Amino acid sequence: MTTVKTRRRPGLERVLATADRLFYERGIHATGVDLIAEEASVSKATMYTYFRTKDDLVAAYLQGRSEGWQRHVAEQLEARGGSAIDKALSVFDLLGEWFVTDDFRGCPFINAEAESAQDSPGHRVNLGHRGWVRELFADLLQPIGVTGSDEMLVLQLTTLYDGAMASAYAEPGPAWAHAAREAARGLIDRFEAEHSRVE
Amino acid sequence: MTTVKTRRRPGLERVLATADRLFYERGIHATGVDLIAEEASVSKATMYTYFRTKDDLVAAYLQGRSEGWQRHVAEQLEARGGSAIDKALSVFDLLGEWFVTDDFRGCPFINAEAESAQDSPGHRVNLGHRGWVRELFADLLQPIGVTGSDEMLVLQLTTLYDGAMASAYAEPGPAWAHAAREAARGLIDRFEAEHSRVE
DNA sequence: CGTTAACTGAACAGGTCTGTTCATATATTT
DNA sequence: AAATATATGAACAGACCTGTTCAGTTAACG
Repeated sequence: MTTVKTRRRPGLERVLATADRLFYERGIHATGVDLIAEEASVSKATMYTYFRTKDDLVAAYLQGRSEGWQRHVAEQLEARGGSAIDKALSVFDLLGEWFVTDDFRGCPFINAEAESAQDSPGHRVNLGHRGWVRELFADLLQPIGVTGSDEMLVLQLTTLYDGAMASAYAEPGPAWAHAAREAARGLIDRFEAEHSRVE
Repeated sequence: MTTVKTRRRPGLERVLATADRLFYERGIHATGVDLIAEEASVSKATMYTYFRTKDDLVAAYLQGRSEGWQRHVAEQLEARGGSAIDKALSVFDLLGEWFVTDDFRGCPFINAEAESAQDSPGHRVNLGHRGWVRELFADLLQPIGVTGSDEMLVLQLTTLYDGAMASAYAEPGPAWAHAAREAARGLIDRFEAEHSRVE
């Protein structure tokens, strides 16, 4: 069995962690690669062997954000329990808990989309993340009759999800998450009522 | 009556129009002041007598977007008529009609917020615009018992409004506006039912 | 007409940005 | 120990950025 023996590159982890912090806190455009390399204690030349361009690093940053958030949501929904509907609503609670932390700076994906070119590598990551959000809601609400991630109820919950983040960035506080949660509850109730009536 | 006789500055209008186009199409960070001056056929020195900094120009761009959209919405709601609730829902139709145009590049305010510093002049304009959106919904829904722009239903409609724009930017098409419109209808129905039951 | 305000072009200052190069040094593996 | 992969620092290229300066020009006003 010939495995490719990749030598350790501990700098790579540091670069990713540093890029994550700086890109999110200060914005992508406002963060230069020299600063990232310096704060990660890695020479720029080495960093450019990890990532061929800044855009690639941005994509890796977004990918990391996506995976981290997916893990966090999965863990928390599991820990909090409740019905599938409860779990769908808990997603908005998780948003609200994020909004009130000091380091909330809006949605990394919405922000990146606003800063980057349309065809950037980050855009693809963003699309993937959005697909995950829709499938999360679709899977959770399958028991009440949601059939796929293109169902209108799923689009509506996703819209509330994005709107809460955009709003909380401009006007900080938990109110947006709370309002979105209650709106989601109303829309799910309505869907259930309509759906059981039809059946 | 002594009026200050300001001599004409036709270049100012051209600068504003050019900045509006370039900032929105290509983003704020990605648009240099030299390009704006050149495309507006105005010397950079003159432009810097109109606006002391680029930030001021950005604020003026956002202010213009805000006023233009307010005019557009007022006109269209008047023209389309219907009940106050119909008008509130028509706001989402207007979004959808914008989304399918070729020049839609997301919400200018959400994008600017992602690109600019927290304390920039543009941020204040953004807050003002958000206040207008909330008051628009609050005013339209006063007949059904909405009491102010901090009422939860208003926050919910605003969240749908922002979420539709953020979503349509990442994944173009009218579906987000349509979903948001139907969600708004559901939430308004629910509010009416709850409210008339209490009275 | 003459005064004054508005405008121009072009250079300049002092940055920051991404990405590359290369001689040298440090680890790891065979 | 020799060979190989990984890392460094520091300079460099070439571009773009905001904002300023200034001598000279155009245009509107009293």
